[in-house]
Amino acid sequence: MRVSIKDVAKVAGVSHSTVSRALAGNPLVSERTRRRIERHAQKLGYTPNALARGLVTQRTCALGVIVTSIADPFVAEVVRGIDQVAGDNGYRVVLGISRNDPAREVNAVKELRESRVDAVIVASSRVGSLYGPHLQEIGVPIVLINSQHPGTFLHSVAVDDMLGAKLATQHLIAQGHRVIGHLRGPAGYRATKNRLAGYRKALREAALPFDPGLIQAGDGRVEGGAQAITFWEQTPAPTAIFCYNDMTAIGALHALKQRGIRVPQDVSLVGFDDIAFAAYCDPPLTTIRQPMFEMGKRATQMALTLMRDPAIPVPDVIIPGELITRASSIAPR
Amino acid sequence: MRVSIKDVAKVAGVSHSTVSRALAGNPLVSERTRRRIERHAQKLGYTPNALARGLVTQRTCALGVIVTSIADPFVAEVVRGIDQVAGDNGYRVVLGISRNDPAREVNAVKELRESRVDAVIVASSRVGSLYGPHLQEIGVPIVLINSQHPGTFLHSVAVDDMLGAKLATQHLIAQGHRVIGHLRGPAGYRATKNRLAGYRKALREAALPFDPGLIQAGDGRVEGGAQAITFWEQTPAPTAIFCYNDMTAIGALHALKQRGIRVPQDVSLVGFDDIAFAAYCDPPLTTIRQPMFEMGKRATQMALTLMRDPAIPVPDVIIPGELITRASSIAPR
DNA sequence: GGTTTTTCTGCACACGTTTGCAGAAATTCA
DNA sequence: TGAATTTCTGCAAACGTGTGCAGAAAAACC
Repeated sequence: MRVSIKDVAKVAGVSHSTVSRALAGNPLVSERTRRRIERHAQKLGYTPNALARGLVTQRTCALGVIVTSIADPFVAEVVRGIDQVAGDNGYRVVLGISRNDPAREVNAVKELRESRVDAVIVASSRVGSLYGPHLQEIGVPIVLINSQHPGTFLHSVAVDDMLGAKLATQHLIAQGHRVIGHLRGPAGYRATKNRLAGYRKALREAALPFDPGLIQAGDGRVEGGAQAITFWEQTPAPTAIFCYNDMTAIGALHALKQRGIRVPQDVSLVGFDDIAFAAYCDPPLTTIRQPMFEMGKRATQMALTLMRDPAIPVPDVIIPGELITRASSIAPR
Repeated sequence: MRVSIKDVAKVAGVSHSTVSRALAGNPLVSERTRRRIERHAQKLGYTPNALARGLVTQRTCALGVIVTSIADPFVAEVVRGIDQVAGDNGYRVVLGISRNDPAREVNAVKELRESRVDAVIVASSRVGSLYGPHLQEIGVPIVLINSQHPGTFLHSVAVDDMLGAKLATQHLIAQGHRVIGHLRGPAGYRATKNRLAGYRKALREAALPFDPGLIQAGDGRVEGGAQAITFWEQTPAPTAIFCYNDMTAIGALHALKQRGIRVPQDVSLVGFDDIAFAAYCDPPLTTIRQPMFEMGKRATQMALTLMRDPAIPVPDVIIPGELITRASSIAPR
């Protein structure tokens, strides 16, 4: 038995329109009756119905968020940033988890469309790059985080992968390494491509040769680190490895230890992201810091601006990564 | 310019009711016209409006989820389980992050109430224990994860903290330890209290004395691990420590290393939760495994059952934790 | 062909809000 | 006291959908 605006109207002895106006703080209704109505609403335990409101106002105050996996610490931190800004501005967060599963991906988009969210933030690179046109049809502002956008109707906040990868590789070069491997990310991702490109660029600028044999494929997760092992069955073996991300690096670190290979004495390691656990690894992980929380916030602010006026030109944001030097890449002397 | 059911009706030359029925697969409408309507709907790019539907059906197919912090790997894993079952059953997930901030907590509850979610899952122990009556007013089924419930109208899925803590402590005793410390969790939490109780129980049953000086306060996060240091300024110093959770244990591990104290040679360490990173610590962390993903799933299934029939008696679920033995508590010989 | 049955479709109301517009009540002014 | 103004309130339509009920169209039967 839900209490509606009409029930409040009845006990307060006014029409339901007056109640609506009173609770909205509309100056058309007198101070005295407003107080009275508020008292009655309180007593009845009235809660406005967001569905009905959204239906007539054509705004839901809801923000759709599509992510690959919430268990990924990178993603979780981004969502935290999104929620912060969204919450501060009176927006709800509707979460869609895609799991890199095509069926889930289209379903997530469909659900957000049906619930008429006011904007969508996508932190799932696959969805971003595969469903561009599909997303456009939603007809609300869309902000992508760390994924390429095929059209001009999408907006994005992204870290400069190429620069970050270059910084990481240059750091290893500066430490005296000449044979540097790269554990790359999952195929088909923009980030995988660009981080590889940054790695190559650093090599080129340092006049070091590029050896495709030194590139191994990971999956962006800890398990992918196991791949690192194959590095040692070839010559020359790398003395340093730049990993696609921290998860990969942590996996690699683990596998190396099991083989009795010491980090950083035998091989140096650099990750990407700076997730919370990077600092607590043993040895602590050198990495390229992405301001994940900040990126979530920026994306949401962008979405808010676009919702106010979709026509306003909002430039894409590219954030440089920052090298965080820790023990995994500094050989003790 | 949104396309509604009426627009489809117009081009298909039928009434909007027929369209509604056709798209719902209602057998009242003939196969032939259904196909025709579906074709037109498709062509116009029609997407049903969940708001309008929810308004009339009094069901939103949305599930409210309140969590403390999404950046906590424990919580993230629970949410993953929730989303899995919710998604499989056609439910959306609306996320509310409370951050242990009273203002946010009441706001999260208010938002979910306004959006008329069909059920609420609370994975934020503070909200669970503080806002019992407040939650009840929402008038939908509520399932708490790992938090005590003050009334009978709430349901819960929880791990057996006391048993888990006992298992952990007994394991340390079995390893020959006689002076065992405990790094407890944040004050006021049910889990903190029960894990401490389990620890004491194990000591009692082994006829070991309980020394309050061996209890130190953490905050449930990595930073709290720094507290462990104070242990060594007293005698007798513990040779093993049971930590409130893995995050705390990781912090402790880090602090110990910085002081040159070796794990497990000098001191053994046991955590609680078995978050993904526990296995990748150095040394890998012995811990009590909570099936977080599974717990999220169970809670959601429970919510689904309650939504079908709130009167049906659904017993609370208590899951035993499982001891996962790793290197952090096994002294090498 | 008329009657009964079956199959399908449309009307109209409901869900809980917001909001333009008209008009009632209260106030001010002459 | 009556007219003009100001302040407030209610009516009614709209948002997009679902659904009971009546009735039209088609099919089946005699």
